[in-house]
Amino acid sequence: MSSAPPRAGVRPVTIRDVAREAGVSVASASRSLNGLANVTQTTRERVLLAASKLRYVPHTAARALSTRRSDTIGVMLPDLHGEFFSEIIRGADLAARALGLHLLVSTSHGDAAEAAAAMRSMRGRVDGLLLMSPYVDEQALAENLADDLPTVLINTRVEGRPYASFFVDNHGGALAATRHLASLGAAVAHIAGPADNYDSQERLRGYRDAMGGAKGLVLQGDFTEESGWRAGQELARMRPRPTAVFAANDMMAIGCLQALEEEGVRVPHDMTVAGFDDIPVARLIRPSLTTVRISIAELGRRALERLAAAIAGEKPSKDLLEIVRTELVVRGSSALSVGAARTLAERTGEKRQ
Amino acid sequence: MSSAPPRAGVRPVTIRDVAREAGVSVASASRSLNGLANVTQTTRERVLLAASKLRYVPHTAARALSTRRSDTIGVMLPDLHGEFFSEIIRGADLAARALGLHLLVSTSHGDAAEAAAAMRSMRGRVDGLLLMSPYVDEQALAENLADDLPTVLINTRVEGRPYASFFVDNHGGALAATRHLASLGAAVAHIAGPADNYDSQERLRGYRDAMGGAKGLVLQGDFTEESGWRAGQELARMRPRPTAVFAANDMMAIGCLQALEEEGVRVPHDMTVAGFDDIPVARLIRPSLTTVRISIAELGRRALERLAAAIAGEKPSKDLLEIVRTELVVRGSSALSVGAARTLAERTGEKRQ
DNA sequence: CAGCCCAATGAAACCGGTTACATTGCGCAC
DNA sequence: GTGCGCAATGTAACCGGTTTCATTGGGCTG
Repeated sequence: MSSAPPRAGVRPVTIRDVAREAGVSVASASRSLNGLANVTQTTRERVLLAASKLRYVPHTAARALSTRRSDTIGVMLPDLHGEFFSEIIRGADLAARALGLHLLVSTSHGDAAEAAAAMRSMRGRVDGLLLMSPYVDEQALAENLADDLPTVLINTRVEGRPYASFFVDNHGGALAATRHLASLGAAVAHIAGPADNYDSQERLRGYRDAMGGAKGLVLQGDFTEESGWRAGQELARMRPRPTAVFAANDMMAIGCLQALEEEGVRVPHDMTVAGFDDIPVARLIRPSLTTVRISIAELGRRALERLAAAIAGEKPSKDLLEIVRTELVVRGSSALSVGAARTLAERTGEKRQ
Repeated sequence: MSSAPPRAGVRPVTIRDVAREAGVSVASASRSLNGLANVTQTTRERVLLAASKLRYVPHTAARALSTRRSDTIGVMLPDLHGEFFSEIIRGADLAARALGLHLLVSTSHGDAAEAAAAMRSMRGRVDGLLLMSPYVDEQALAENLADDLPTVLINTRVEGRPYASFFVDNHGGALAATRHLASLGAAVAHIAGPADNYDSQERLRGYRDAMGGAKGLVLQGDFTEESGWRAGQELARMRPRPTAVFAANDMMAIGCLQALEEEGVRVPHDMTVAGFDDIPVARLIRPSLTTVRISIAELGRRALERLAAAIAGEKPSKDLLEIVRTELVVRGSSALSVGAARTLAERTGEKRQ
């Protein structure tokens, strides 16, 4: 039993130090620490004792190098702004910690080239990739997907090799929302999102399909509150004025509501309004917003679990493509009868700050 | 010039493959790829050509092992729920990508033991740690802070060795908010956050100091909307009723507003309300919420930059402790005169979904 | 008691980079 | 023409784990 002091901070403690302290070989030390079967109880105990005595912590990079596993998942999002993306991360984190995995987050704010560089720099750093990039112009980065890196896509179209993908049922949700508004009265207008965004396109398609023969009216927006406000201004001044509007996301619907209020158009009396996403704000504003709910955190969780299964080598039992269902949530902005009482159940959640 | 095909997917391309392809040694290949000075222009070009031809991507774990640098920052938060934490991450990510660093996010949901394990598992994975844990019972994890790992704390008290820390000026903000409400009328009550939370304690202290001699009235909350709602119910039924209430965070203020509305107490006419944090929802609800603004994303950014400097070995020029200033934002919930017109400037921001 | 089998153990190779140190070779001064 | 200095290059050690494969030794059978 050596009596060499730990000398913390001078030289990091390695597995060889532990082995020496325990009086065994590094192989036995490694086996003991990793819980492999072929070591005696006594050996294991001595190694564990030595490890805790020296405050040994394995060096992750070294382990990753020899095992070719990092126990880390890369999460690549277009942005971190807004409630949508933070919810995705939250769901993914939930699943990751349950599986003992770490999360490396990365954004592809800039151009496709930057995104490609970010993806390349993930080699050897992550075991798999969760990728979301609804903008078509970023799709080029698919070429940089290493073909040996398990990947799961969220709302991202990639031509060529089929990846496991999760798609929100944008079309179905938009269909339901538009039909709901149409069933209450008549002329439904639409505030669309960016033209080069896949989600936008699908929601627009759902709107068009719900309108059937009717022509409809589409105003161009860009998913920002301000663009919704401008659309609201425009709508308020039209003659004849549409009696309902379906916005391609909640932030635009909120901007629109504000413009309508400013212009003296009463909601839901003069015009009904619906959005898409059901971000937490939707139920807090007045009138509360009718919208299409996506369980975003659950989407993140499911996608990560699917990825973990792929990494473990499981063949996907289900289809490669999974559709995430949506749900219409009717609230004050389209409730012509009741005042849409907010239930206590809705009030829970959102903790801290 | 060898003509061996890349054979992608079979065996990953290593730097030795690149060296062989370029007809140089691995040392020269490494030097060329890392932009070191001591290589000829021709050598560098041949290596770069070979690398792109073979689609070579360096293995991060291997590099990390030999350089003892991972170019990754660990970010440890108590939770990912809510706008506060997602904003911290956004700010940190902004700074990180500017510095070419990656972000490994981790939460310490559970008990201190779990948090400690999470921290240990970061050895060899990150170059530094951004740590936030306002709950005192998690403070025990400070013992698990590796003493060779650069660390920056956010709103976290740690006894013993002094770490670089960022503290939000909770006391000053609470003082300003309470004084503002008091200046409008009189009796200000307070809805406090969790008793074991450092932020709560400081905001309570600010409230008490603003009240000076006056006794005040403190209701216990836990930072959730629901606890704010319960406090609002209680307040509405008091005789005599306080004429103002300062909640320790925005979510509780929002719950309180809801309860007051239900009970027929008009805001700001019968009672004025203020919160803390200025989360994005605060300006969207009606009446819009008077609150104390913290630039959360900026806090994340500054903390990360400070950490990066510490990793680079820079001695902290300033104090180890930095105070993050707050700003009182007066809105409809305490505006007795004007209707608090929302400016267009306030409407920008929040993009996508 | 000899022989065999199998579990436990240890020595050393390996993962894929970086880098200290030795070596080569070129240009220039004398 | 020879010797010197220095830049470019190559060889091999190293980072800290895991894992293959050889070796040891104890328990059991015949």
